[in-house]
Amino acid sequence: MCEHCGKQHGIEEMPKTYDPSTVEDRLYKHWEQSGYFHSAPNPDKPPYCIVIPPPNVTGQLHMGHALDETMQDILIRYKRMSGFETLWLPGTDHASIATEVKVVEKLAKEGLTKKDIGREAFLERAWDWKKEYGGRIVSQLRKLGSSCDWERERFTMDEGCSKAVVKVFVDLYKKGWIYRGDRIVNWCPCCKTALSNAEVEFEEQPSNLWHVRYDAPDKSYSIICATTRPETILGDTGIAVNPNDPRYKDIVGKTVVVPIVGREIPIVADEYVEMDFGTGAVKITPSHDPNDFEVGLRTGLPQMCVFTEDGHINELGGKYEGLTAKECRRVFVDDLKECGALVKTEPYTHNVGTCYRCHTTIEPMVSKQWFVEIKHIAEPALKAVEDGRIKFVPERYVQTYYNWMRNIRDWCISRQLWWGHQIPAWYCEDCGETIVEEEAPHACPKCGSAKLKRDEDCLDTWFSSGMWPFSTLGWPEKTEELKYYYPTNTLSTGYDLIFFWIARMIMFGLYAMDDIPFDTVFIHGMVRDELGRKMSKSLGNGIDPLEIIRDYGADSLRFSLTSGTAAGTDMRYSQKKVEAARNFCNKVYNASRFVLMNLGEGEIGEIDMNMLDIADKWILHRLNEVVRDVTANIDAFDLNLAVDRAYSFIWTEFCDWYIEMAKPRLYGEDEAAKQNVRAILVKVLSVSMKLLHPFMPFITEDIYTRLPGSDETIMLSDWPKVNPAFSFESEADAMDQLMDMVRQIRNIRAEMNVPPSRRAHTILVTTPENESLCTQGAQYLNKLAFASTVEVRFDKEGIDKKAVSVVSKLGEAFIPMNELIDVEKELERLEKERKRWEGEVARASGKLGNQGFVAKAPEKVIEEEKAKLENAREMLAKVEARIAEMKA
RNA sequence: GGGGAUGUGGCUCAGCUGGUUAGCGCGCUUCGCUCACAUCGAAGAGGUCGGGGGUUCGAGUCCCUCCAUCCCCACCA
Repeated sequence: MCEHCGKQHGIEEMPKTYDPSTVEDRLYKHWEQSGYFHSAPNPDKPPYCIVIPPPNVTGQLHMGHALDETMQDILIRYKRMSGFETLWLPGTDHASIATEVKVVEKLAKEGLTKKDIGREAFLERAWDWKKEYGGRIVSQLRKLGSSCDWERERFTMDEGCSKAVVKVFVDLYKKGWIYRGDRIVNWCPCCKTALSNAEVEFEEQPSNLWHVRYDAPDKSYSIICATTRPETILGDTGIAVNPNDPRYKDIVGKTVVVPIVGREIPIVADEYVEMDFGTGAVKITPSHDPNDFEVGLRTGLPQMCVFTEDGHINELGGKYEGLTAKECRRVFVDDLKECGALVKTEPYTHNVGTCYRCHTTIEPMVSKQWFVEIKHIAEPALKAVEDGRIKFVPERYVQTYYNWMRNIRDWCISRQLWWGHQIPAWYCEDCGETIVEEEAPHACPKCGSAKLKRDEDCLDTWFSSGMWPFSTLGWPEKTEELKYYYPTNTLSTGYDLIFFWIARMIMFGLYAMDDIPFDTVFIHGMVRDELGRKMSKSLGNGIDPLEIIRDYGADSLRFSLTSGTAAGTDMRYSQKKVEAARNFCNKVYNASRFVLMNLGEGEIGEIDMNMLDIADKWILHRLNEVVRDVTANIDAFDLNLAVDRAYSFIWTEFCDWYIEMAKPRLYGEDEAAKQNVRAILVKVLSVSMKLLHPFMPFITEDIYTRLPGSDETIMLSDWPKVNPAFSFESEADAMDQLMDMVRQIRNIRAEMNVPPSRRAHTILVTTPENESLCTQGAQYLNKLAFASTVEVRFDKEGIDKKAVSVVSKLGEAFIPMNELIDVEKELERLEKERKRWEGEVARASGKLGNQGFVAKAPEKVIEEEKAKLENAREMLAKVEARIAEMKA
């Protein structure tokens, strides 16, 4: 290791096998300490900014994060190298419910509850918890190589973010777009809080449809209702039928008696009831069903809440008081059966709403909550996507967004939790006035009383994360950062967060900043296990990214998450894929070792363009192409295509071909040629490392900084550009033909079982215009096609007609090895060749003979087809001639 | 009920705005430890792109339809 800069130079400390563990942590620390990740407003550069989807502060890194952060880091590193002032703003989310649940659990172990210790002590505990575990996820992000600006790390409950939350809440309230009222909400009896609609997940569960008879007080008539939740009968306050239903015409307005309970309730008419379903009569429980709630409002039925906040029957449930909903259902059904009110029980599968955090069955309940009147902020948010100011990648996800936004309902934002942003509302205990202010009021503005009580509840976590793109940049202060980086550019996340987060950020961004929060939403899928199942705790099939990093390195993990999967679709994690990535790292590493160990003593200067031979021109031309393609692919968010393109260039074109072609000169005597090949190797390797760097930051930095003439760090070096001087179209084509010849010779030798050690004299018969190509190619036939000597000629004079030969566009190669010749086998092979070219001639001439094709296809396509036909004919003629010679 | 996705060699998956001899990796077969790499190299076998119909000079790539699998939203008690 260099004692001046702490880095490794040249070939020093490079064992045969790449070991990421000796590189990754060291480089990350170096990057971070050097301030390479830091960004600040810079008027000389265009900004590029991504805000991280803040992981739960007490969470742990999982594959979903690994995928998401990798995508973002790729974009960030690419943009940073491409001349943008690039900020990746990291932080964590307080995750109200998730964290509170954990703290409550911990308390429970000590035999305590929230209420026992009170709000203040509870929050103290929660902050302690955050201090203890909050750093974990953040250090795990570093393991991945994420180039976040840690100097700007934020937390949704830090001072600035909290200020933003309070300001938006107060503003919205004063505008009248936030209201408080008794509404039916999704209540989680386990978390003991209300939830928004987005936080309810539906699960199909088998159950029953119970048909229950409600009799008239005098038993002169009765009505049967079907229900999936018989326990809610305790809260029934009416029966509804369709106003047009002839069956019930006569009894609308009359009453029936709730079985067991004995309460007399009215029969009402409401359009909501479908005559065709069940018995056409619905029991109405306004307090515990959203539809019933609406019916109740329309028909004036009273609400009657029979559940406690933790899901037990309350005092209104009479003898059932204290039972859970589930227990009550069983007992109640038994009782119904006993008293003869249960008419029928039929199996029935239906969707049950569950809490997205704990998967407890949701009980719809009426309670007093705060809501955002969503239409005011939803409309502009819908428009921003409709008019293209914000685009989704892949585009189809706009449908998901539209679907949600067009059917959006008012957003319940209050949570009966303590860990979060407490709602800035106070109630006057004397006159009942509600005061909503950013600062705590001292006295009631209406009656002057000082007896003010603050609302106990806190806000939905997503309320604060919805402000993340601007609260983290300093809003509501008018900061330089806000001015420079907002709107941010790309927002990357999984499709599961479109409703929770994306939609909220767009709404709040447009509301608070009057501008979009980002221009592109980059959506990726979920990481599944090898069998295609979702990774989950309950299945125990989760793969720990940190273990993969430990065993294979972060670069391998990143590569395997990026390669071979199109954006927006789910991907399967597989061990094989990581191994393949690891092997690629090793390949890159060894190619570099090769280059480094052949650098020699002298300085590596610029490439001498006058000394390039055909192989050099070929690789430089290909280099240009890969630069062009990788750049275009990243720009189009086709990260898989980009990385696969770089992969095949490095492995196949550079390692398998060019390095082999470089060896003759490298090991030769010509010093000037040697020096030039070295310069080319360094150039190609250096550019390759840059192209690969966004995807595999560590190994590329390690190699790059070892190369002569490199910058201090690859991550701040310039992204490669296509170099017009490296454009060698025709030479590259010729080289391809030469390579094709090499492949054919290898093929023949393999088929004839000739060992590589057995070298052979090779005669290249060509035309004068191809002479120099063939002469240059001779050394490669030597090296790659096991020739002992290569002779270039223009005639076949004196060549054994029965020699093994290959036919190519460049010419014919004869390998007169008598003992090799198996005329039958060779003829068989030539026949195969002939058929192939015959097929091609037939295909191409068929196409060109088609009037429609010639008339309508674009010029370029026709020209290409003509060239193909010409080539095929030429090859066919040569092969046929060879067959004739062999037979003669 | 509405919307979307997927179906390509044994396996996992790429194939952009229609024109490639249909690709990669794994696996398989046969060689090879030549001084970057056996976490390797060379050669090879193997798909006609879920079925059917259509548009087009031309379709894996567009349209229709059917089949299969999956996801999201809504939720009729």
